[in-house]
Amino acid sequence: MKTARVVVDVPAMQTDRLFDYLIPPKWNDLIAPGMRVIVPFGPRKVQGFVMEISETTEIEKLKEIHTILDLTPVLTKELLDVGNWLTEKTLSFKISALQVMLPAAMRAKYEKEIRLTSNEFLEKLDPVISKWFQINHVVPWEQVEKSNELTLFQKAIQSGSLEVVYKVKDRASKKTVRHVLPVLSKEELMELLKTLPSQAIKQKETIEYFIKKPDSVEIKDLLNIVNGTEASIKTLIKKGVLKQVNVESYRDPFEHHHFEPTTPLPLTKEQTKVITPILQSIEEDQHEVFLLYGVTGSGKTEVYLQSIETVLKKGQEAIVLVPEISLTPQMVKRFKGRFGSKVAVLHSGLGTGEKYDEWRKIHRKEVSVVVGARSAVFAPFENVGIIIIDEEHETSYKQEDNPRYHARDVSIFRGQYHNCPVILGSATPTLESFARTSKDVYKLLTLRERVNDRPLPTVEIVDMREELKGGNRSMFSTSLFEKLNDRLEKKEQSVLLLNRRGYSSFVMCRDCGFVMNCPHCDISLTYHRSSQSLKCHYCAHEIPMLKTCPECDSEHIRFFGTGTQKVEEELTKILPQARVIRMDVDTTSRKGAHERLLNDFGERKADILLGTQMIAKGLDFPYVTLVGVLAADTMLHLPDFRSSEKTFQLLTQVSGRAGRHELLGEVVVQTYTPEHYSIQLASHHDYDSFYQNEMSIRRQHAYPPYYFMALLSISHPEVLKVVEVAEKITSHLRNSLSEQAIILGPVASPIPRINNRYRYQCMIKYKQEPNLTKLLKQILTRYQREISGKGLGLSFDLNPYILM
DNA sequence: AGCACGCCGACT
DNA sequence: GTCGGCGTGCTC
Repeated sequence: MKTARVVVDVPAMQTDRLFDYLIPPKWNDLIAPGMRVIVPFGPRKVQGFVMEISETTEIEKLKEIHTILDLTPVLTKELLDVGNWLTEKTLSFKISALQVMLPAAMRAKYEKEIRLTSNEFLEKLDPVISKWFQINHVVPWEQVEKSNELTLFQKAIQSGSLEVVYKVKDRASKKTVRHVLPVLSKEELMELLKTLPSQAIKQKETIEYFIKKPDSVEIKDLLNIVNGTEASIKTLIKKGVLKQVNVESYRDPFEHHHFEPTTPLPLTKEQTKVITPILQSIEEDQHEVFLLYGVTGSGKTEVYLQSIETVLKKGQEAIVLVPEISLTPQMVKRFKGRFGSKVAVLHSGLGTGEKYDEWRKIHRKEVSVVVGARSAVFAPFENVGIIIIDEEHETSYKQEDNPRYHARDVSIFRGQYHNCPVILGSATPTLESFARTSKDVYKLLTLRERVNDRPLPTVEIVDMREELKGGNRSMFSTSLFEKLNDRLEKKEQSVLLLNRRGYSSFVMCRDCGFVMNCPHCDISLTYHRSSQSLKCHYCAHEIPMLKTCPECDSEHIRFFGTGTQKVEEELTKILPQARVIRMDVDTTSRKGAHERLLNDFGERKADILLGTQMIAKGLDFPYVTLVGVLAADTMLHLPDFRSSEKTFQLLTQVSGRAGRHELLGEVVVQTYTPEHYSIQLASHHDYDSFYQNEMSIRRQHAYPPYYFMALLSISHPEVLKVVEVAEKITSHLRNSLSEQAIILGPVASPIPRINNRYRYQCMIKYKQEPNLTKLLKQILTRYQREISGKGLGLSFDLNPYILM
């Protein structure tokens, strides 16, 4: 008897294994690994993934598979392997590793209902609940739960009058458009034309259309052609002349976009040198990881495009990862312009349905290039010829919840599987990647020159302490103000970056120093101007803005920190004639708002673009000649060993936004710590020195890339319990790991409480611990009971990016 | 995660 | 004597 081994959609430690199910004989030839199924699991039904088909089983009382959800596997053999590997690497549940590879629309939705078993029982029911079933014989469980008659329902269920129904719903909805087509032949239509009453003009026109073109046509288009209304078509359908059919179609997120076709540009000498080994690796089906280190404006994208072209010519497919690409419509334009409809785009700005549609295009091989954010690395191609990660240093490639994977690692895994090259591109590579080139694990390819020989912009560092001493208390230094003014006069554009990370606008009393904290999380509340309220960024707790200080009743309670709104206000004060576009969460939350703002700026409808991090990436506007960084060092002081690296990357990236075309660019960096090496070296565009400097610091403090890291987080509603468990685990680790491993902690997390749960953490730095995953799994098993029952939280992040 | 089963305290 | 609390263990 054929059985299927299934991973069920129950993310818990005890169910994190395969369950065997009988395959009903009618599906014997249909079923295959990688398909989604619905299976009975205990009293309910759940979604699951078929991992293997087997002829044998050790289980005696097998249940049958209830439904097959797919006709072709949604996960290829390779992706199932990727899933297993992810499970192992990130210590996540199998089900989570599988689900993360598919668009959200394919995840099941569960519904529980109470149903009247049969009409005859309606009278037997207690009158209190029988009225529930008078009209509808089915009632959603949520309503039952809310009612106060739970016991009555229970009794009715026991007696058999009512039953519990478990439903598994696919939320994937395929968009359909309505088409009509003629049922009659051409001759019959012509005959009909004669018999129509003379006032039925629209019907006549419609029939004439079909005589000329007897194919199915979208109703919307037909109405446009005959300039009619649906009424005429409805009558024709009623008369049996036409037939309506619903045709499956794709939602097209780029429906109203036109992409100018582009052709390959001639490569510079340097670009040619760089692309040669890549092409060779493609031709020879050799897996290799290349680090393409190229200064901003050195033409990395053209190298990508031409490499992809070679891959497509070979009949293979390409995956391109870009950071959060809704932010860089310009990037999409370049790919769509070169490869047209062969490109699918997967980015966070798309709705669930749109993502599902793009995914299906990939799955059906209707496209051969996918451009997308992190999760696009799981594109279900089967003949991948190249994987490209642009802006390799971006932290958004690391997923921060389970499974905590890094897209770079997945890319390399898939690259090995497909024997194809993986390209990591960046102007500021991570130290990890750059270090690997010196060990020859990755091949280094360098682009030192900018394409049109534009010099890199000059960078001026302004010491804001001096400005303050000189009596300038505004957030604009004299120099920046003068330069902004100068650009206004010259009708050139400026970009202002407010680095807000680690710089929230908290509320403080100026008289007693009281800071308003979240009552559930030990973190200050953030002021939101639009809603006049204070919000917690961790648990969404919200209170109205305070009028007086709760401690001392003073009215001098104000928010501190600088928001983009505040900068905008001050900007309009000092430069009233300037037209400013502000880009932050508030102005870009609406769909498409981001792109519209950028378009406006590109069309020079504004002089100054003011924004947060989101404007640092990939923007390319010819008239931008000035970039101002308002506070360069705000993230330098975060409790994160990568803060210098992040600062250097950010400054280098924004500097690259100025003077990309004919006009020369200039950058002003305002800071309170001008002497810091990451600011100094970024201002000289000196990555190499930064690398050397930072590496020696990393070595001194035993940080990556010299050591691997693992972060264990322990949380519980009671402090004492957290401390107890944290200490036990830490000492267990100290006893079990090798002498070389450095185990720090346990200490309270930088945010010691979130949602009324106290948080402790323990950090492991290690070089080689082959037993680490095994050990961590043991720890999980040991505390399993307390995790599922007693509110204990344990999470492990191997190679963490956020240390809070 | 859900859900059933089962073993002890406060009620008709 | 029963209803119902939630601890324990299972789901192919």
